[in-house]
Amino acid sequence: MANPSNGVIADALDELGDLYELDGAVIHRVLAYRNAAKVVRDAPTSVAALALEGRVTELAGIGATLEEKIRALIETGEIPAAVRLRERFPPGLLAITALPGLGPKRARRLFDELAIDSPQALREAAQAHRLRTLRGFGAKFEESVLAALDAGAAERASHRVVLDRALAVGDALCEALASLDPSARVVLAGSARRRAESVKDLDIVLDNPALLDQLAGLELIESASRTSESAARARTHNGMLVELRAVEPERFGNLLQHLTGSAAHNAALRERAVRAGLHISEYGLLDDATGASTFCSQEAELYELLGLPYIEPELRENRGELEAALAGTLPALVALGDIRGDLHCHTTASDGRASIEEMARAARERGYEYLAITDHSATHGFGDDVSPEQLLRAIELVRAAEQQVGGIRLLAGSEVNILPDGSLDYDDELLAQLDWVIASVHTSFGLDAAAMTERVITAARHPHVDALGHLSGRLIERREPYAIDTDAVFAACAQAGTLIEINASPDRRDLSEVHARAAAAAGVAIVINSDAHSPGGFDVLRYGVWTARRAWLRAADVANTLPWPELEAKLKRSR
DNA sequence: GCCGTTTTCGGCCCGACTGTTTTCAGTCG
Repeated sequence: MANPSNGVIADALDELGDLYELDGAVIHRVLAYRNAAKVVRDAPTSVAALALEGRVTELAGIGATLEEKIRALIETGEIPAAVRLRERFPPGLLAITALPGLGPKRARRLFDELAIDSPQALREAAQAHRLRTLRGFGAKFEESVLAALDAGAAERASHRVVLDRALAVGDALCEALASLDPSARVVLAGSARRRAESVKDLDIVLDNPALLDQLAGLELIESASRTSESAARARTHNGMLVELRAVEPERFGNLLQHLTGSAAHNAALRERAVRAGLHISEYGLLDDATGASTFCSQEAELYELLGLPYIEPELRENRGELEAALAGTLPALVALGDIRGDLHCHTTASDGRASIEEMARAARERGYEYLAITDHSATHGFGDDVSPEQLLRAIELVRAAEQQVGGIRLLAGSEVNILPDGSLDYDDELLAQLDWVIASVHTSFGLDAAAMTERVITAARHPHVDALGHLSGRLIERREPYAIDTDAVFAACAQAGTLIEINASPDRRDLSEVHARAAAAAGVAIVINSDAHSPGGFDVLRYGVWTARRAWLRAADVANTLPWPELEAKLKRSR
């Protein structure tokens, strides 16, 4: 049997944590499982492989006990403790804990004392007013439970919004608020500020509480209410929830840091601070020695007080950034302005909406030095295919467009399909005439991991393939990645000198941040590409740069921060 | 269950809110 992926192992540890919590384990034991699940999910290489080498305890938060459980999962497909606990606690009980206000402790009491083991049983008990017979439960609880069940809270998985949709609303809202008081500071915090792949809600920090009363008058807002002297909650017309907090200017940095998170980063930061006799909260930095609190108008001041350099929001995921900050080894992250060219875009020759010239002018206006035209290849289908004859003609058209547009180097390229057997759909003689070839999987997503890995590695080793496109095939919040051994692909690419793309489309961001970090660590050069299908499509490049930053990449890790001649010299075709 | 420039055992981040209680446990972010 193939090794379980990091995601599968992480899910198993999360489930076991939930089961232990229902079982009444001390909370720190439960948290140890949740922490381990996160560590595994974020791990850049195969945790199963690490466990089989006996090295899994090298991961912070995984000790002998968790090692044993992970090994059992790899070797038998099950963790014995989970099997045992699943028999005691029915799945419906876990579904109940998804209801607001119902955690493991209270759910367990309902199960023990009223034999409630499903949302349906809970509904019947609430309707019959049996819940209020329990000490600590009352009429209001029965009401809120029924309301939550009617709203479908038990069935509905938490709905997350992909970052581009979230920023469209969040940035516009901040702009609208700032326009009401141009002297105010209004900053979008939370996972949107950390540029995560998707967000649950929006958090906004501002330094003028009067603005909270003007929310309801904004065009974007459907409804708004004040939740306290310094806070408000709102819902936008497209259904996003927004939490707003106002704070005095001298404490703006404290609150912004708190609300930017992540929860794991903040928890780790506070734990370190406690050892130095300091207590961090959204209200200030309390020093045990003096009993006095210090306020920070800027986030950087807070990190400085903790003896740390400023940590970029994209790094705040507790993936080693605190250790690196202490050691002075935080990377200088790649920035949008470092990117000199885009190596993946489409024109009307395939499924794009603009001509070569229009795309070239748009790229030149963005300040790019070069642009690769990479329309889909011969087997693409949907009427978007480019026949070998058309591709030969396209090379001439690209050369002519370069002359006509001027001021930008145009590369004649192709986004070539990787067929199920790993072969490409143009012959080598034709591929050899191109300046740049990117190879992607667009069909047969259902292959098993071994076949898919073999397929992609075959393409990566092809002498005319410069880079792999959107490696996992995922669509964020919509389509799971297909099964593939990414570690094996990275090793093959590093060995063959094949680059791998971070496709910047906000729905893809593929490589993911975890995979991009692993690829770079394996010695693979990364390119960040827009996959633009129109001139406006170049705008999405920032999402790719954010993924690269969340992957700890520096400009030196990203090949298209180089001028084209230097990049070209590094390609295997130049060897 | 993990972990250690106070510790190999005894700790393990911070605060608000809620409903139910007369002082707080559980839940949430």
